[in-house]
Amino acid sequence: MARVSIKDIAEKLGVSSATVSLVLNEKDKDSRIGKEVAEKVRKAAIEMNYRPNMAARSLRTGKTKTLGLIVADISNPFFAKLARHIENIAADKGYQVMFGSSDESSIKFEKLTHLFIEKNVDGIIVVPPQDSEGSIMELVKRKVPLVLVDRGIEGLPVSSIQIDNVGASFELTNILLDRGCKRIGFMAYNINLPNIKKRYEGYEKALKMRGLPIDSNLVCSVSFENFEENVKRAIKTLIDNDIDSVVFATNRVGVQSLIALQDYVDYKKLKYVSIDNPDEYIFADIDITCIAQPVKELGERTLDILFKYIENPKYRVVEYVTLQANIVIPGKE
Amino acid sequence: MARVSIKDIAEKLGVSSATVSLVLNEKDKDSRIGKEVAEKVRKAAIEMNYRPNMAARSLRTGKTKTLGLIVADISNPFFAKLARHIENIAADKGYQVMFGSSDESSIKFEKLTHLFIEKNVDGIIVVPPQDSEGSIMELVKRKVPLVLVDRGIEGLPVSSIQIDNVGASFELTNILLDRGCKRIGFMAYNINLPNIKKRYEGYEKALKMRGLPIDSNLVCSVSFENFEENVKRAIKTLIDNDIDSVVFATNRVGVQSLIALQDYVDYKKLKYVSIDNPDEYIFADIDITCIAQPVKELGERTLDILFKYIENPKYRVVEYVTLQANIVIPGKE
DNA sequence: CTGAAAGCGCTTACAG
DNA sequence: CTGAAAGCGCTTACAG
Repeated sequence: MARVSIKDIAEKLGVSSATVSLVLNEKDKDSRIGKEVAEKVRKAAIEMNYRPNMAARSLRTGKTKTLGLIVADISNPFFAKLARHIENIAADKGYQVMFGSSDESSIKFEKLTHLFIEKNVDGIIVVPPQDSEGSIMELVKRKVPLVLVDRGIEGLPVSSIQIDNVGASFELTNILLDRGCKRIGFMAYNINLPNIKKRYEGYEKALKMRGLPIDSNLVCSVSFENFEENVKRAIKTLIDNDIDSVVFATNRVGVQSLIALQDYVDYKKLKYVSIDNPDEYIFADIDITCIAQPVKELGERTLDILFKYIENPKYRVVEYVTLQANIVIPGKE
Repeated sequence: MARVSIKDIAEKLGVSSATVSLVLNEKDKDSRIGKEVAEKVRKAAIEMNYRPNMAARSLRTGKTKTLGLIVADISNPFFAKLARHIENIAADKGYQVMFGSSDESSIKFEKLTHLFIEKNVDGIIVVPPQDSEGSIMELVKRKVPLVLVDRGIEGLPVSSIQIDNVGASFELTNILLDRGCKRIGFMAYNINLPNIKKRYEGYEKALKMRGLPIDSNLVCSVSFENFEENVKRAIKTLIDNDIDSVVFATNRVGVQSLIALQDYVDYKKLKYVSIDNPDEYIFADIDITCIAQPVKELGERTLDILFKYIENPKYRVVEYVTLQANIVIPGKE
């Protein structure tokens, strides 16, 4: 038996397909369709195991009840958690999520945005890689509801949600300075990414306020490709330059750095701070203080704004939301 | 300007929409459309920034170029990695992935399958929770291409890919036994899940082969809800029962157990084995040996089979694929 | 070589 | 209170 359509139900019951559609979409109150007819329709739909065909509905209504999500890499626990929260909130509103990973490539990113347009997603959530302004502006021109998360891009008329990146790394760096550290390494990937850049700014600001120089040997910007290798090399540079402490700009950088650091006998004598607090730190047995990103809230605020756009196509207010993030010490609540 | 359609291009160029469609779908070779016309069409499509409307195409062709993926929880790193590999392979074939987390609930699972049917996904990949046989059989009846991953369900006519779960935990348990362990705890969640059940069987088999009794106090089956709490309690039971070693049945169980174990001074004197090797183990500074699941291969084999079904609707061969998994020691390549 | 037309399964004004 | 009909944007036999 082929798939059951509204027409099949209508024919079986001897009513019009309009009636069936109205009942199944619970619009029968308005048009006051007979209670008995409505009941008959509902019963038949269940018996015949009817499932609406969203392709047809979408073609007609222009809505898909689907959101698109582009992260850098869904297998990065930070993004996976974000995706999970977004999934939950979207599901509560009757939406499903389609995801894609950009691997920080603007080419892949653009492809994903095109696919999402073709699949008529009702809104898009995006962690923008470097050089993605063009693709983002295309979405803006097409009036696709859009919110950036984790990284806003200044100057673009697009809403974004992120933590206070400057503040977070400023605070963390100050913790090290207060404890007497003088040679503080900064480990990050691609320092050109808007959020990483801000994290660098916070580090720089803290050093400057104490009148300390920025030693460029202590600032490592590691590319996304050949990540392990590059981290290893960067860590060697830092050790060779006699650091007493390190700022990790992200979870992934932190974990990979610690793996690399295990090759050095005295790495546990250094002091560490990190933006993000992956579970790995709980076990690392090092002196580390973290900023925990409010991932759930990031997801909530993102969808709050996105749904405002989706539900009211005329709504055009652009918000640049900055959330405060909290200091935590891994393993000690 | 509203979205550009094939008709818009056709009108602008003074050709029929059939011609435009044929050219844009590269079916112009067959029908031998004039080279100049084809070129004109292609140029206009680019100029006008045309994007096909997949809802319309899907309605017509019945294909969406979208796959559905249901895992237990996308924020679990094992599933996130699996999702990532599936995303990559699917993208190479021109497919995108829609995901959902079941939280091990058969209700949520069923809802997700219904949504996927409504959205006309071309195929579904599923990590089935307990009591999901009914929903799965509905998919089978609807002839939706379907593959189970991580956990096959015996008796169902559905292809599945998983590691040799019995073998993996048998091997791991033997490692402990060979090293003189006598009181081996088994930490798992829901032992009724097909894969966990097999992991338990491997543990049981190893003990029996040495003539050792199964002490039910040492076998912990922890539910998915209130996970942290339950793990804490289970670990206390194990410690109270004087274990000398533990088998962790999954990454999540392992990590959460180790967090709980940190409350006990001597936990580093125990010996551990685990199915899965999360990064956390690298830092835990304990005696642990793992089975690393070949996640990438799991993804590949899953899609190999799924695409056979998708590409040939008459193909009905059911495969039950078991992959071998390898022993690794975290942090030591 | 190309066009006119049907039809995928819905929703929704419109008519009665 | 309900039905007939149009139309969303495609693809694809069919006709010429």
